[in-house]
Amino acid sequence: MKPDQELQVIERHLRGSGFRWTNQRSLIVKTALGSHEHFTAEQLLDLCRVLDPKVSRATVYRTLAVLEEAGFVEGLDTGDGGRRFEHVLGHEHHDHMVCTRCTAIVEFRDDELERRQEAAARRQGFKIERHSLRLYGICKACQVREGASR
Amino acid sequence: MKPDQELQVIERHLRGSGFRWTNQRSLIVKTALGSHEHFTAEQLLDLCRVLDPKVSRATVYRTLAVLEEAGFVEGLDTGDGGRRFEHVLGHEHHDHMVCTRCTAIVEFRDDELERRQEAAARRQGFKIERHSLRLYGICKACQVREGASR
DNA sequence: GTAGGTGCAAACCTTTTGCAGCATG
DNA sequence: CATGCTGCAAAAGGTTTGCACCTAC
Repeated sequence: MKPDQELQVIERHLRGSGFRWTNQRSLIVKTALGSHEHFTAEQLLDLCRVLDPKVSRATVYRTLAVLEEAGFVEGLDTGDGGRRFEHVLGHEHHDHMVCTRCTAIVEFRDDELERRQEAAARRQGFKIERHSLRLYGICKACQVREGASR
Repeated sequence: MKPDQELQVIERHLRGSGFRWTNQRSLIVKTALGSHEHFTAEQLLDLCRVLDPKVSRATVYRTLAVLEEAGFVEGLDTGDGGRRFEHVLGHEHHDHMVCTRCTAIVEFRDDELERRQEAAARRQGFKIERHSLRLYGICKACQVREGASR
């Protein structure tokens, strides 16, 4: 899906859910869609402020909450108290490997993994709303880098 | 493994790694081992203060960091910015289902799940240090409760 | 004796909130 | 023109840090 199509989908959905489509929301959503995969709220704020220096931090957070609630954006804990976000439209679900050296994030996907999670939940009578699988470790590049520098 | 055995293992390990074994550390570790599975830093602090009201918050955090680093304790993001800890000694690795209604935590384990994660990492040349799989949703009890109240 | 550890309070960082004014539908 | 949204600044919540004193080794 192309960025402006995604934008329209989101606009339509939010309008349809009784939200107003403001300049700020449009800017924030556009920026989120256009920014590289995983961004913090603060980074998104900075990006937005390039185009409109008056956008407030609060509005970015509030918009991210709306987008997350609506399922257009997904937040993931970085383990250090912060979160990174990524937009979801047009992306298949995937899990993440997080490099503890350079904080690079590698995405991966394994259908069998998904199925087994569902099966495990079913066994416990647990109803999954969302899930988060993260592998923390050292990415290939950092392994090479560390190997070379020794 | 019994609590005092675990305690000794930890004491030995920390001493062996050049750490000092202080009254505070002993108290904090003992309390962590004895407390129910998943506790926040603040809860641990409160528990410790029952026995010694002067223990400081900073020391609890610093000790948790040492224990986590050494692999005796594992922290997991609760998704709302906070973390819960659990001690690991004598427990097999397991994953978690977190109830978004009552915050209950259900543990589960699936060996095939673990194997497939390792396989996925291998494919990317990623070296896993630790990993975290959480399913967020509604636990059985809350489903019953919600079903009943409607 | 000397690292390393502790307690306290202040600092930090990310996120949320109260409120008065503004803009959208 | 009513309600929802925004910006600002202050508050909140969880965690870390600087510093002077203390204590295990």
